[in-house]
Formats: sequence, structure tokens, C-alpha cells
Amino acid sequence: MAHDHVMPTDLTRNQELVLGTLNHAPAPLSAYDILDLLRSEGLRAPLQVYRALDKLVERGLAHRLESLNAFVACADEHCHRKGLIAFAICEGCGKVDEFADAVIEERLGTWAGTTGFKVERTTMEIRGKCAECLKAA
Amino acid sequence: MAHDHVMPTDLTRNQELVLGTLNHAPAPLSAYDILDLLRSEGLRAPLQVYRALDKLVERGLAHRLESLNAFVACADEHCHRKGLIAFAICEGCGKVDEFADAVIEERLGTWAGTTGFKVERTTMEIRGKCAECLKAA
DNA sequence: AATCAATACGTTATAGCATAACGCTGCTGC
DNA sequence: GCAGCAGCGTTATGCTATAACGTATTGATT
Ligand SMILES: [Zn+2]
Ligand SMILES: [Zn+2]
Ligand SMILES: [Zn+2]
Ligand SMILES: [Zn+2]
Repeated sequence: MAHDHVMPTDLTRNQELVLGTLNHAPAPLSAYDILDLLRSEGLRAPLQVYRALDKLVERGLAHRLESLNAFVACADEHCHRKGLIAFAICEGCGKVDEFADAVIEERLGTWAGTTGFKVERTTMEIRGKCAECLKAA
Repeated sequence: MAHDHVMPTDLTRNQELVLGTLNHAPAPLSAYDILDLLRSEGLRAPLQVYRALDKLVERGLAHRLESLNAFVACADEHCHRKGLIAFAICEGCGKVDEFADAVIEERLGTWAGTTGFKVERTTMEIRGKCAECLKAA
């Protein structure tokens, strides 16, 4: 069941390399991590990675984790362009669990309605320990 | 009703300077912003600011906004040590609205319960436009 | 008072994350 | 052809954060 990722066919070479790297990573990677992993493929400068990441994030194929300054491949084929996504990040093993919750999203909508705030984008990141790491401890 | 902040008496000089700066700022400040504002008070190095910020955040007197790499003074005398706090950040004027929502928190607890994840800390940041900025546009 | 541990401080250097600005390449549509 | 656009490669720079060192201050212990 691992690597059940979709790889669109209309990516540029750099985008494909970056997304491929994220797809095979067991944990979030920083742009510089990605760069180091792709030097053998000819990449040399941070901008090459950042530009690819921008496009991938824009299309919902990858996500940025603000609290880590790092990136993950989208784990859910259906998540693209949906609203709120939450990430549970394990401090032990680094694994990230991506999920959506309609109740939270609706609750946020209610809050926005009463305050007149127009939500454009929400980041929700939960730090802690996953079940597996808790069991091991 | 502005500046209704509490300033504890047991802060060190640097902590007091940093918190005072945050209290008077209309929008989040980066550590380097704070440093520049406090050079006249004798501060010279980023670490002086970061160390003060660490303590202030630890005590709940200030909050770090992950999506901005910036800091705000806590707006709520009662928020310290409570669970989940959400921030609505206006992209127009920079103002930050801090709020808590028991339903979201409870919902998160439910999710954690079913997955076996142990939540240690949650960051929730909403980007968008505040009512005032929408009206002005 | 002398000792010790804990916390904060100041400074220099370095690491890690992100973008500006330039010019070039290779498409697509007219 | 050629204009417009997206992507590319490179160099330089800026912003964010911490490592490592030694000193100073405080407060409790003896
Ligand atoms: Zn996703
Ligand atoms: Zn884990
Ligand atoms: Zn607060
Ligand atoms: Zn506003």
C-alpha cells in the first residue's frame, strides 16, 4: 500500500524530480534536503527546487508544513483544491498524517461568518507522537 | 480598549523590552524587527531577542505565528496554558485575531483518540482579509 | 562567608531557509 | 516570423535561527 501516489504526466523535469523525491521520502523534506538528493540529477541551486515546489503546492500535489519549513507529497488523491487540510506530525518518527475534518471546517466557516473575516487559506498542524512511537516508548 | 495587556513584574530586562515592543505593535513582528526596534535600548544580537521570546512564548505571554515566522503578544489574559489557540491573520492590515474554539478542540481530541495520536501542541492559522479591510476594498 | 547550582547575559560565528534579478530557451498562437 | 508566456540556470543576496564560548547574577546550602 506504500507509494500509492499519482504522478501527473504534464510535469516539467524539475517538478517531476522534486515530486518523485517527496513521494519516496518517509518524512517531510526541506527544500535544501531535496536539493541535496537531486544533485546527482544535475540540480544545483535552491531556486530550481523552490520553483518546482511552488508549482506543486499550487496544484495541491505537495503541501508545505509551516511549522517545519518543510514539504510533503500530498497523500490523498482527492485533496486537491479542497478546503482545510490538517496535518498530524509525529515528533518521534517524522511521519505525517494528512486528514480533513468537515466539522472543523464548518466551525471555522461559522466563526468567519460572525466576524466578517474572509478566509483564504488555513494551516493546521498538530505536533505530537503517533501511536506506533508511543507503543515503542 | 487598546493596550489592555498585562505586564508581569518578574520579567528580566530583555524579556520586558521584547514584550513591551510586541504589546505596542499593531501587527506581528519578526525577531529581527524587534531587534531593530530595541537597538536604541542597547540590544545588539539576535540571540538576545530569541532568548527573551523563548521564555515569553513558554509562559504564554507571546505567541509564535509559524506561517509568518513572526511573533505577537498574547491578546488574552486567560489564554495561558490553555489548549488550542487559533489565529486569524489579515493579509491586508496585518492584524491578528486570537481566539479559541472548544468545538474544534474537542473534535481534534476525538480524532486523536481514534488514531492513537498524542497531541502535544497545535498550530492553527487562518489567512485572509478582516472585515475592515474588506469594507475598504 | 564560602560554595554551588541555576538562570540569564553578551558576543562571535555559523547554519538553515528563501528570494531578487538577470538573461536564455522553448514552446503556442497569431 | 514573432510576440507572449512559462520554465530554466546562475549569481548574489537577504532573512531566520542556533551553536559555542565565557561571564554575571541570583538564591539556596552549608
Ligand atoms: Zn493533500
Ligand atoms: Zn511516530
Ligand atoms: Zn494567547
Ligand atoms: Zn485587515
